[in-house]
Amino acid sequence: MPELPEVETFARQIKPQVLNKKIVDFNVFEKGQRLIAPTSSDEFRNRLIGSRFLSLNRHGKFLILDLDNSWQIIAHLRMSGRFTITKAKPDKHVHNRLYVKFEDSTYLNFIDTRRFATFHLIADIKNSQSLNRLGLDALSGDWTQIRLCSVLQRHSKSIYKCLLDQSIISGIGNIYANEALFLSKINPDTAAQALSQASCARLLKNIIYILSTAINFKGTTLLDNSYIDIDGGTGEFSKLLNVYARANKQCKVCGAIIKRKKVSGRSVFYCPKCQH
DNA sequence: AGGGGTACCTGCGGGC
DNA sequence: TGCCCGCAGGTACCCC
Repeated sequence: MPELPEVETFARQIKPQVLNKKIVDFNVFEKGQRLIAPTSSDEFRNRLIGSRFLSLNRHGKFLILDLDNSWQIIAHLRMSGRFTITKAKPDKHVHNRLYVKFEDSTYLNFIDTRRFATFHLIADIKNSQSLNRLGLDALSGDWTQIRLCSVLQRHSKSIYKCLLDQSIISGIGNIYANEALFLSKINPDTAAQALSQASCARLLKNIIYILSTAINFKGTTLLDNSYIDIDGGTGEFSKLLNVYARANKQCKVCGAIIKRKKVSGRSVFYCPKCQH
């Protein structure tokens, strides 16, 4: 589920509820043990209880929480991770994986149906392999048309695969890759290095447009409701989707039938006429 | 380098 | 109704 806009929405909603408050309790439920591996829940408790989160940042789809004792938590929500804030201790049942309790008796809860998410506790962010291999964040102000072109010049693989490659540009997932390519009128199979300057320029403009618009709409919630923000709200960008999950429906621009195909195990949606 | 496949999990919806 | 199959927003790892 969560791509950059959904992770950013969580970050914005959580920040005012958790920063600079003393942590008074922390617990991992039985089925959440792998979530925090290789660190034990005892070590997590030792580092967290009595400490405070000083800042919360996002890089790509990662959340980075800085503690006042110089330790950090690097979280990735993967397919189904999400947060809630409650005034009562969360129930043990269903998909609750862990919680952090603050001095004002609010609880930050982490829920993850599919159990792919990871919370890494590390002493020095420079040693985080997962962060070190990330490319520039898709919404970083440092992206320019020239920069994107020169990065893509180095790759013979398809532009679709490049957009999903977090080491090239970080934060874009399957939904927004499909949507950005549609708006840019680029066929997903096009070799990255074959893109013209004009195509690169359109692509960069549309990536920024799609992601920032999706943030304004609090992300995309699909039919299965697996993404819900901390207030229980749904992401309304779903209404603006042009191609994702619209196989066999009419293109909103030209009326052609939207196609779906598999590329290394993932569904790609595109309009055969607009993205010839 | 890039292509393809699998694995990690759980739940849902479609088809028979 | 009930079961089996395919599918899902992500990423790491393997072999060719």
